[in-house]
Amino acid sequence: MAVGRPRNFDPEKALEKALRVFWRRGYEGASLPELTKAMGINRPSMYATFGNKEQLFKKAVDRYSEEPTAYLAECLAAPTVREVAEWLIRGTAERLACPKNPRGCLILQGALACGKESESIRRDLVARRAEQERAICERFAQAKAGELPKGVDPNDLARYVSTIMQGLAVQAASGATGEELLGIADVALRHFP
Amino acid sequence: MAVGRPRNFDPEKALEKALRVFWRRGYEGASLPELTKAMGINRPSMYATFGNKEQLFKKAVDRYSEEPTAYLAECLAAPTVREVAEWLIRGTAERLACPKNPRGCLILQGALACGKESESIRRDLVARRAEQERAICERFAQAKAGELPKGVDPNDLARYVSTIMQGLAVQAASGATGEELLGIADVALRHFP
DNA sequence: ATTGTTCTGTACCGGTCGGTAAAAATTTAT
DNA sequence: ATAAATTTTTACCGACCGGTACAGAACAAT
Repeated sequence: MAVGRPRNFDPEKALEKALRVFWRRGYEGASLPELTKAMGINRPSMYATFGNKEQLFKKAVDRYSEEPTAYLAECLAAPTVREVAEWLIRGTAERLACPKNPRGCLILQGALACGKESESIRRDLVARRAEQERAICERFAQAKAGELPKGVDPNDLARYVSTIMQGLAVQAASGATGEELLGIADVALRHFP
Repeated sequence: MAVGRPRNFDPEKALEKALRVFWRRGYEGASLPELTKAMGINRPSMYATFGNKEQLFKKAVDRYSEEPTAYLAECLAAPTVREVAEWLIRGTAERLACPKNPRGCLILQGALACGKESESIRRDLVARRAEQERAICERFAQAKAGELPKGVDPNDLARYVSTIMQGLAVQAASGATGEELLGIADVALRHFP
């Protein structure tokens, strides 16, 4: 078995390169020439390996999501709402500050607004953001009595934390430094319930 | 004077229509056919009146910015930091909730990430966001002694408020309802210094 | 009515988009 | 050596992109 000419590139490495192009450019802003050049392969190899641009993007998003998803789960396991929020917000700022990565968050800037042909991509990303938010909502709903100030709906609080995380991603995409991001996170946490 | 065939459309109305297309689609996602169709004119009329797509976008952004800019100034005139933040955050949530408008914020989703040909557009929007943030920084720096909890840098606090406003815009673009937006704003303000 | 001027409508430009057909190249199996 | 399988390479496809040339239509001035 395994007959035929062997491919002379590593699909994992190629996907990683594509991921970083999508990260900087967004789905629509990343052209096939730019993608394949970064991947170090030509177009038919990309199509044979990944299907098409849309599937390549989804695989890139899946790969991108692995780490944040795992980190989210880790955060949600913290014992108190306060600590969950601390880990989520500070961790987000730290990750967004990492100088090795493109600025911002792929799930956000991959397709925040886009042409009608890419609407399905946009909706997919919206759903991924919603799923993350839902997980936080669920965790906060299980808070022990007295952990939250009364009068605060756990869903509102979860959405508030989500909002800060997304705001931080916008700040990062706009060129905020790591110091600034951490400063924002500190302010947010200093005044957290 | 004013000789020649009169144009049979209102440039202000046409710009308004284009604005709303850019708002939903972003700069790159808005195609000339979609723009001109919404504007009710054909391409040469658009070019004669507005220059080209990039200038049309900038004029749309200028128009879009008028109201938020005026509102920002109004907010900054509030007597205390606390009130400034209240007006900014609650006002942002209210405006984002307005059902007559497309979801989200043009200055943000016009070009959060984009192809290299549109980098100048992206940078222009980044600069506009920075300018807004700078104005809040300046206002907070003039806070009276004791107005801010000690240990809180007014710049960090201003960036925090900006972050919430941008996070709210992301939430709106993702389909959050007006109730949800206001709930987030309430949580943010309940725990504000 | 003719002329000059400005706008509208159509039809087109070169360039790029995402996607693919087909041949050359490189491997394993016989 | 030859054949079968798979990848790479080149060259191309139709569609759409932003932008424009040009002719015809609608006005004011003469």
